[in-house]
Amino acid sequence: MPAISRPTSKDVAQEAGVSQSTVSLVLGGKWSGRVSPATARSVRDAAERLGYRPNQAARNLRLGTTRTVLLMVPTLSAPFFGPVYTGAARVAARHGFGVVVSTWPDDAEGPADSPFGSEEAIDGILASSMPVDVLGRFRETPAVMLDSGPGGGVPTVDFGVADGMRAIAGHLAGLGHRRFGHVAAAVDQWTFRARAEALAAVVAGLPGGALARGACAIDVASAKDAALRLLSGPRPPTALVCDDDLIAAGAYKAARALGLDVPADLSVTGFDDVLLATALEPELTTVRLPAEELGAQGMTALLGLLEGRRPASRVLPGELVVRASTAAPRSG
Amino acid sequence: MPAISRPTSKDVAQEAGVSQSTVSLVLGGKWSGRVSPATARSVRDAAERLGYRPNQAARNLRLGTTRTVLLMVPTLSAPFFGPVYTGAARVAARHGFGVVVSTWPDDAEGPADSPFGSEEAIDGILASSMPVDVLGRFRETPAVMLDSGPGGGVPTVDFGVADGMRAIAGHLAGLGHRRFGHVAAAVDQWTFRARAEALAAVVAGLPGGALARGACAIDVASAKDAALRLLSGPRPPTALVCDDDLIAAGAYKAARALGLDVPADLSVTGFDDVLLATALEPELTTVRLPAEELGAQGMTALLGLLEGRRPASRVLPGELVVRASTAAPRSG
DNA sequence: GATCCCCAGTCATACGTATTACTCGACCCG
DNA sequence: CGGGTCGAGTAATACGTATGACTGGGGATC
Repeated sequence: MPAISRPTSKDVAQEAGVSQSTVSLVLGGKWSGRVSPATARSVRDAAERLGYRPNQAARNLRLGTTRTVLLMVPTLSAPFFGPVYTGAARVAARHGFGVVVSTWPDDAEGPADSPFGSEEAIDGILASSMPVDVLGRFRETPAVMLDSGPGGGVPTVDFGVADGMRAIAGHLAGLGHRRFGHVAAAVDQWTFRARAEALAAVVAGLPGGALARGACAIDVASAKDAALRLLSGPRPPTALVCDDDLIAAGAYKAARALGLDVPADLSVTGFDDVLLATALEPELTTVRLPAEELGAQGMTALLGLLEGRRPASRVLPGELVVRASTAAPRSG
Repeated sequence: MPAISRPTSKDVAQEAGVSQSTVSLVLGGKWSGRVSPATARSVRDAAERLGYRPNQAARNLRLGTTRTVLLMVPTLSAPFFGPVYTGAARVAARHGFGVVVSTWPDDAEGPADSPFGSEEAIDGILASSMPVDVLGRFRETPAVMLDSGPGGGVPTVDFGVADGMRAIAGHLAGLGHRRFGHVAAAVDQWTFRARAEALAAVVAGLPGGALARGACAIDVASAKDAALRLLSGPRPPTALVCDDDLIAAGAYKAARALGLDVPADLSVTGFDDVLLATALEPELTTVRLPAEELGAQGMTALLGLLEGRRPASRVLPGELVVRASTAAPRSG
């Protein structure tokens, strides 16, 4: 029970000795030629004095818009999505929009479980790293998909993960590697399928190329197990290509457990370039994905969509970052 | 220009052949003894058929509540705050509340820069890791502070960081360490002041105890520099106590640069127990802070506050997690 | 001096919902 | 058979804002 209720535009009107309409005109900035500068000033003073803040609910109702956008991500606990939010929020704020986050893990059934139920006050949706079909339930709402691959009709912003993976594979091949192990994230997302396909294509085109695949969850322990399996065969790979920086950390642990030195005995690569990549020792060769830029570009596209434009889908290139975890294989 | 407008309760009323009031009564669940079951069913059917969703803005205006809470954190790019959000959102969803995130870095001047300007549609504020005085501007709004120390009158939920730090210091002292280096986060937050004071108190009470302090930003490179400075003195510390797991990663790098083995030549401890702690080699001895629980407890308190209760402030204990980065000092 | 126009505002209304106060018919009871 | 009661639903209203339609008065124009 909030005993104290905030002042309304009517209160401001009374304080300034004008009508509510005038207050609304002045504070809305639409008063050029309709209200005298003196009156405008006195209205603004009154508003200031009372600490007036327009009631958003009333404004939304009147305008039929909420100036709020929903950002849907699988989770905020993974280090990757924080920057996506940051980039999106920055662009949104510049246009007077707010951002609501909703996490929607793969295993949840739908909006009923998420805060989405109470979040219908939304102008558009920015969905990151989602299966395309989740948007089927929101056809009514303008949407842009991020990091989700070609979308069925909706504008998208994606990373050039295939190019990134080709860069990694090329880098390793150039160092002389031929036997690759792919420590692959067992997650049904477009980005991981694209990475796997690109790697397979490069290795297939390589004379004497061999590729083994070990699947794991995106956590250190699971990745370590998968890497151990890959490394314990008869002719083990000389390079482990990991789908993710965190997975690469697991590969490091596997190498250490087997007494292998990185990179002398085994090259390891990651993907994404999160903080972890430079915290590891040796520092990780990986592909930097501009996560913050993804959020920013996605929000730009969505705001364009809300204004009736039809934004073009975009692809943001990743950048190969060579650090200390890759070297020529020992046996030439 | 959304050409298609969503159906309203009036449309549902027409479809079902009743009045708008009846629709509202039925869908609001307040119809026991006021509407016949048959009519109620037909209303629900009509709503289903039209895909009716109540307009949140209108509802908010009418009820004077938004069922939305603002979570204010310094940044989402740090791995720590994702789980805080997750915990808060889980509890909120269970009560039909949504959560809006606003990042408010130390260096921003105020709400004008943040999405906050357009986010006045808020019932309460959950502010994490903030200087207490930022809430001065929102006295009107019910608030709970997280991880911010004793708050001036507002309910708080904090970690027992002092106890946590005492556990770390006690653990190291028990191993025989006497000369400590504190790699301290140069961030003006309550939690870091509390950590520093607790460590200093323990060392001061230790016969022959010595404590050197090196300040750094919360990133690997800066932490490495600070650790190097601490280790290059005449009688260097045998244990580095770091304010943060990420800082500990910097300490690892410093140790490696100097040819010191962790933990044989140098013990290192972290704080928080984020993912990184187990990704490092050797795995890090640290204090686990239940971040998700912080968000959950904070939200519980805030929702209580909104219902007129006066929730008690709480302290969540941290837990010492001993891993492989600490051992007895070499020179006994 | 009458007409027109424009400046500076105000009036009235609509947005979609929740809820209070009311109506109307049927049934029950004496 | 009349009055009371109850069940089932409706009419009316308020929440606070933004805006198109309107008004009144003071020049300017001829």
